[in-house]
Amino acid sequence: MKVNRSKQLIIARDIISKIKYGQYRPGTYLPSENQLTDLYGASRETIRKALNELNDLGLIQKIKGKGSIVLDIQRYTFPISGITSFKELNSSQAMNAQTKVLQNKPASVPEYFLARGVDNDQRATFLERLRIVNGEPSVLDIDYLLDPPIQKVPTAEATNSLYEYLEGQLGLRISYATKEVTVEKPNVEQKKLLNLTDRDMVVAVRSMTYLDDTTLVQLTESYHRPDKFKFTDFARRKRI
Amino acid sequence: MKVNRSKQLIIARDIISKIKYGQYRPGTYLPSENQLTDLYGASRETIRKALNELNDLGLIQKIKGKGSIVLDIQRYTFPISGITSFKELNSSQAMNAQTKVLQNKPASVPEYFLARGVDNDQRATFLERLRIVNGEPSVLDIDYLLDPPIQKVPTAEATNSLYEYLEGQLGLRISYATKEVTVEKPNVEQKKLLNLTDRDMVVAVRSMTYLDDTTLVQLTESYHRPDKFKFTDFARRKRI
DNA sequence: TCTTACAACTTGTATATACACGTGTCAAGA
DNA sequence: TCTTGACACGTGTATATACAAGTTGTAAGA
Repeated sequence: MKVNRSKQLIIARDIISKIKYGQYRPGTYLPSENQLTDLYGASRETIRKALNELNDLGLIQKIKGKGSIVLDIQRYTFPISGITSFKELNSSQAMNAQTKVLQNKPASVPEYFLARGVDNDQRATFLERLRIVNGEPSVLDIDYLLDPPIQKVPTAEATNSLYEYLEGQLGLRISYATKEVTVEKPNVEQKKLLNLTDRDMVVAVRSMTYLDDTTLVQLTESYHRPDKFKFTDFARRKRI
Repeated sequence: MKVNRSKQLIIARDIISKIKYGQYRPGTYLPSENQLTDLYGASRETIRKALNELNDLGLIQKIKGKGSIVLDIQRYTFPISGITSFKELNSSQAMNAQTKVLQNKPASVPEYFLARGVDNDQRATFLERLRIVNGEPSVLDIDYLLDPPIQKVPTAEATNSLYEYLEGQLGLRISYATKEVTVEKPNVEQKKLLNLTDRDMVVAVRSMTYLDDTTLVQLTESYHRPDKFKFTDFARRKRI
């Protein structure tokens, strides 16, 4: 897979790791842009692009006339915002999670997505996985991988990391997704698999994932146990 | 209030309105960066900064070697991602919503936020508002406006638009917020105000809002009727 | 016919320069 | 003592230039 080795990303990653490991502490200012220019041997514009990346991520706050403050933010929950695979999430947070593949076979696309512009006779791989966190079933993931460009998914890869397979093995460049979150009454299967009672609801996250070239590749329905569901978000106020 | 009249924002807004009004249609390419450079009489870097803004918002997809495609995305629901006031949301979507101010008085900060670093004897204005959409109570908003910098909130302003008051009248520059979403059992007050039954749950959105200079100004607990709750999100895959 | 190479376009990255503008300090002056 | 203004230093915006690299069409060549 192609890796971005641009200077601005190398610098961004370096500053992030220095924040992560305490070299730059929350509440303190980073070195000024001109100092960073010398530090990294890059132009100020390149430094600024790296810092804007951190600003967007909510790691720093840029203040005109003063400098860039390191913010004190840690998020340890399921990211609805952002596209992160369960595998990446798991390894970045020591969640002690495991994945059980329940189904993996060709199938057609369900109603919800047909109503949103997906073609009626679109071929797809139906993938049903149960995420078990600390011994408790917490999330039921139902994926439809579209063919083309995905012919099939080896169950071993589905157990390990679907995104690693798509990006690494198939060379697909996953770029963006739209997501919709609602709270619903669970159906029989969801109740059984997630150990829900009659009084419980289920949190449904439905998403459509696209490649670099705007090709639709993945449809997902994610059902979360409401008591296990919690996510945090960082947002900047936009005045466009 | 200071308005940003930078060239790159003017250009971004202009292209957005051209997308909105169909001059640039979903699935088609925008003019190339060089053409836009001529069109707006700006340098290519300035054009690129405007386009990157649209890219982040999910309005276009930039493709190296080809151009920028207009994406087909519309979101008409409650934005958890992003900081948008209810008033802005209402006017941008013709929601037919009204706001009822239930309480507006000095108070102390509740447990949840104390546990997250807010000072114990922090003074605050307690503001409780019910949002009624199409005649149905849908959201219960509970705000704590911190003093300083907010001494009090006129109830007229709380009914109209809190953010207009904070940004316009008080000149505060709201910059970013952290949010946390969970699904909970409602308490007695929430049940009564939102017309919930014993079987219902409530969606809780708790957020902390900060100014440009990282000053904490607003704590919010937002309780949504689960059947009225629905939000959509656009996310780009980040590999940092 | 098929393949290769090139040209012409596109966006991506990096640099140097200039000035605007917000913030804080400090000394001169009323 | 208080205010003002100059200055240093910070980030914000805009420009011009250069080259890297992805995409596509076309013409040359086997």
